[in-house]
Amino acid sequence: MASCTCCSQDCLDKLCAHKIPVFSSLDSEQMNHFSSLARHYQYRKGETMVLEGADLNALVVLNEGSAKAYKLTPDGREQILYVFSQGDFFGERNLLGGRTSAYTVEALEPVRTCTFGREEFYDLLRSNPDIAIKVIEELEKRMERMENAVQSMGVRSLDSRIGGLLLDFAEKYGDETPEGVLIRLPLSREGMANFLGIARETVSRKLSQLETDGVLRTVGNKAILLLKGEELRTMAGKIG
Amino acid sequence: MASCTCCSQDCLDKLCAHKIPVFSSLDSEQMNHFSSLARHYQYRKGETMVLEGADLNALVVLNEGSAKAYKLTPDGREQILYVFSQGDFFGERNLLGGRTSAYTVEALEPVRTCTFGREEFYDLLRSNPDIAIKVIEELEKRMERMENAVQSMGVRSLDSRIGGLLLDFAEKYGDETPEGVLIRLPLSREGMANFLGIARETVSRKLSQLETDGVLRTVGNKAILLLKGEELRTMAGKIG
DNA sequence: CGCGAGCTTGAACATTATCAAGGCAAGTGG
DNA sequence: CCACTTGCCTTGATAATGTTCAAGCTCGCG
Repeated sequence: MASCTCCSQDCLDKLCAHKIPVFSSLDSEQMNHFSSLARHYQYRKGETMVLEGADLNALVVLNEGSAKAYKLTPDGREQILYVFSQGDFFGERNLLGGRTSAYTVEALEPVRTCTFGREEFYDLLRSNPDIAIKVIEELEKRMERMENAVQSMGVRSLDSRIGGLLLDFAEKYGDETPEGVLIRLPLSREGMANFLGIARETVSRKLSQLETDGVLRTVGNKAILLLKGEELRTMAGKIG
Repeated sequence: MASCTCCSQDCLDKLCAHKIPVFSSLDSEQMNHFSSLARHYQYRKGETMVLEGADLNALVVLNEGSAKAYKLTPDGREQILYVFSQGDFFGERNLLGGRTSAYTVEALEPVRTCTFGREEFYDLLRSNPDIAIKVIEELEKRMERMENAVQSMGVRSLDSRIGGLLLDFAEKYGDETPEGVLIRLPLSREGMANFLGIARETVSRKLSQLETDGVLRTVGNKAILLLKGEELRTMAGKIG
């Protein structure tokens, strides 16, 4: 591994463990020790990080960039399950259950990761019982998000589902501006369609309609300026 | 609590902990001790066991009967997330995360439960580190099922989704017979519709069509005889 | 500046929801 | 034991909604 010419890479390395809330109960020394065990990788946009069904045997933490996790549906589409970004992790299932990856993970932009092997992770869990509880709590959070996803996929009205997605994105990838919230979209139209389980064209149409209604303004293809968040919230929440 | 006139209630009590795979690493003495801490409840069909948003503060194990867990969607429908039956449990999220219940749980038939309070559960986790790992593994399993649910809700073809549901039921509630697999349906047509996120009438129509095609035979409203499981599997898996 | 991927839009088509009417079955009370 | 009633299920017709196929456009990249 090349030595770094500036601090940045070094800092990133150190941050590996810091970035995961699950490890927050470690003291500084433990954190540094654990971080030093990490291995580092990077991926180009579009590169596959893990393949559905593959053995993974590592806890993978996203240090930089974002990635989508998806399963292939029987009819050949890709159903996106998660959009991971900085600080998110995956692979714990494979470490603990010993099963293979349930989904493919693909970089949406250049990605840097830190990974921890099974041994390191197990040792950590055994020596720090609190971590196990933290992991459970984190999983429960994720589970709850998943339950919400199922709930919203069960909603008949697509408007409501698209609204919900945009609001989620606004929260995670939005910046306040004088005009409204500027959402830097992590997914293309096709990506959003594959997240929602609908056709690409339908996403286009719905967004056009929302723009006509003055709820938002598209800024190129990779950003959306949310003008009337409240209206979206109403649409996503109340109206069917 | 009334003393029991026969062994059955007593046996059920003892089984509380035995029935949860998560506790399988306990030795017999620990198991009995833990079981003795349980409190027992029973519910009539249709009775609400927990309300979405309520404080629960207990791990609830189904000892007998079945129940559905659902969230209300913004448009007023109920989206069923889980069908719990004997041996399944819920409420751990509330114990560990301290948050309120994410869903309503309602008995589908007469139900008996054992519940464990926060203190007992915490003590158990602390004194048996293995249990924590088992809990994590169990959650991961559940998570994977949830991911599959999202995947299948993303599938456009309803035939495939209904097929998938019937196959799941066949596995969990089916008995082999000379003619085929007899599925004792835990849910009404409306229940299945609320599970799949579609209209009640559509479930009827699809089932009728499958009966016409000779894939299955309805046996009253509460059972289905699966004649050509293979055909269903093909429909659910390959064809869009 | 030009090319190509990804996006938008249109029109025809397929599917499902919705509304409405009728049927079957289980449980109730005479 | 039978008629009644109630709840759930089925079936039909119609309308709404999304998909698909096809064409043209735009953005963003080299």
